[in-house]
Amino acid sequence: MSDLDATFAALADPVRRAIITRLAAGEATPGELAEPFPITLQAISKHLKVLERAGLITRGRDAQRRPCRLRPEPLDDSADWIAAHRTRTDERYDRLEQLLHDMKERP
Amino acid sequence: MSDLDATFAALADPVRRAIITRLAAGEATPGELAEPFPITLQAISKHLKVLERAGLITRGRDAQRRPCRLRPEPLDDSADWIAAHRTRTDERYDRLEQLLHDMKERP
DNA sequence: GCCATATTTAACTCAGTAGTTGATAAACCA
DNA sequence: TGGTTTATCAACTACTGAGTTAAATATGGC
Repeated sequence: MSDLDATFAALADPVRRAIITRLAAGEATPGELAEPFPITLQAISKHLKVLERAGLITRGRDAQRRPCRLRPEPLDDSADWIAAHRTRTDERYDRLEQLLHDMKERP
Repeated sequence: MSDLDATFAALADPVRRAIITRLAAGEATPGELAEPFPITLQAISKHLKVLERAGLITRGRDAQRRPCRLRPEPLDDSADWIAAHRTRTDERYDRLEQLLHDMKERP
């Protein structure tokens, strides 16, 4: 149930993208994820909730810690959407369109 | 605001994604773009402004009309970011392994 | 049971955004 | 010229979202 609205909205925030970058290197706890940022742990906790609701992370339990792990499916889905809208407007297509346009004007 | 902030934020709205889908088939005017939606032309005009500020569309002039064209560069940038953050060890590797397995069975 | 650590929840502020209606601007047409 | 079409701007409402501080919850060590 990967929702593009939620995925793109989650990716629109630089803090959340940095968290994803960090998690691409391996799982981490909220405390570890908060460390590089000048915002409170509570704010990070909210960001993690957004990422979780978008399906971009899953969370485990290790004593008091709630380690986060990246979940790639929503990234794949959004990449697929972008690719589907990119291929039709790539350079070859633009050139073809331009050629047809020119042919219509000067037969 | 980074370009990625603006691009992903623009892509997070279903109306704007539908507009992009429409524009992938060729350029269109605000009036044409507004037609499928149950919202006012003014609201569409705001959406187009968001897309323009994100660099996702460019606009021309044809009499009273302001035809919109898709601009693919921001889509490329966001696709690049996503591609760089897919976890390359788990699922991707599994898919490759499956592919190799299939190739071994049916050369 | 009690205390420290790690994290979440609650309540609030502030800014931004999606939508509305009404007015305005620009280009064509008769 | 005056009227029509096309699109934007202005002002406003309602909602969402990122951040805060303070309180609550969960877990392990003693």
